[in-house]
Amino acid sequence: MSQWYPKKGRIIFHVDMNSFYASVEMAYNPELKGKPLAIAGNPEERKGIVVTSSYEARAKGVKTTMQLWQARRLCPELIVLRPNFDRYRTASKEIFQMLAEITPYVQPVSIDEGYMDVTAAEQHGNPVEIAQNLQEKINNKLDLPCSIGIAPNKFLAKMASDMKKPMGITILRKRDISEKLWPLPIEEMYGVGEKTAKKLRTFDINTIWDLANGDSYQLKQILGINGERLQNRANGVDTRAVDPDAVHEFKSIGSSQTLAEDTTDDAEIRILMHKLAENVERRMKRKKAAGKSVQIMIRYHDHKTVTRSRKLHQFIENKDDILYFANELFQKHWNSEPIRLLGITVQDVDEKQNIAKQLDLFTYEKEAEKEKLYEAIDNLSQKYGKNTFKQLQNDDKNEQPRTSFQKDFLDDFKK
DNA sequence: TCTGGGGTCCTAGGACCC
DNA sequence: TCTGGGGTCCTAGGACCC
Repeated sequence: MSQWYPKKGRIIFHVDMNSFYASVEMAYNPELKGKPLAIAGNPEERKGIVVTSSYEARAKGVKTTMQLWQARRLCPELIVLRPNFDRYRTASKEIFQMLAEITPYVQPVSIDEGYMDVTAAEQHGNPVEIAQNLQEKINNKLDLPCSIGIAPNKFLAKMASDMKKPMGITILRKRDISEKLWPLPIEEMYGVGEKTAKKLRTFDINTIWDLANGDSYQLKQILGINGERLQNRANGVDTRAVDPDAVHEFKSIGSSQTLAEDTTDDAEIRILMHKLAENVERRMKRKKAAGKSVQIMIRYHDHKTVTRSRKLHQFIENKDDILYFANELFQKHWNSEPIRLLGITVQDVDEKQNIAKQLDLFTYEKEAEKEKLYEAIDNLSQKYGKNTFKQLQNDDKNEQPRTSFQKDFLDDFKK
């Protein structure tokens, strides 16, 4: 199933679950409803930051990424729960199942949001009816609120779903842009973060209108290719298709953890590395995947963070392999200063069924190369007899073999 | 006490090849 | 003979998002 381009405009939904983790907890335990609730990590291990909070908590000023102690100060009656990812994953699956009943063109972008292309789903009603029915269904069957943005492309749909929360449905057509999109401050635009907003503001670009109508050349100077893209989007232009296959095209799987306290202790580091490798292995198994390069991340006591990576010659999937290469990188690059966080990520990841194809091709290419080399050596043998080896060395000096495989092969041959 | 943990995409320099 | 210009791969870092 690939791209969908109708002749006339497309109709794209962005479905965004409202304070998802908190809402799931409330659905499990209705006594929590109407109360200020925060989902947060373990405060004992300085991971006590708010991941999500209910609207009641937000009303008191509680915000995502806020330290738990700060949140409690703002809202003393705050109920705090640790995240329960299995629950969230289960709920997420059921939600996306409901979206899939409307159209096959569904693209999940995270556990709690996704795009749909409903251009060809008219048998389910007009777009607003579809959105209303979907929102009601998710609410009735799962007790979970969501907001839906309806627009001619992904960017506008995303901006639209943000405009009315919770349980909003917002239509953002091209002709609505000047009224609904352009007045917004620049940092509210999807794709503009802290750094970009700051940069833009120094050039007196303060609203989305300023961006949409700014000097294209200047924007390109400031932000590179991203300047062009952001300006297009500010003008309501975004041609990205809803891609249902994107979920399967993950590229890396990693695990990282902040330590309870900064450490230089070998044993502690070893234990953590082992745990991280195990996590990565478990998640790769769940996705039936393997990867071809390994990256480690070290965050030091002073928050300075370095990443070091290495490309491998074969795919790996087991914790022993992951740990082996991760440890190697760590030994080589740790500067012996106290460590705050460690991470291991396997990159160049693919599902094993795809790798099988790649591997077959690779083996095939290798065999073909080998054949050529044998042939070349045979020719040389006929010409030089027992001096073939010498000649080979001469050739070697004059012309280096082109691939590492050829190098390995010739080295073997010379032995 | 000072932002966790999971990701994606882009940039930029160096190596190497043609 | 040192030169240019183009392209790809690898590695490290940064910005952004949820």
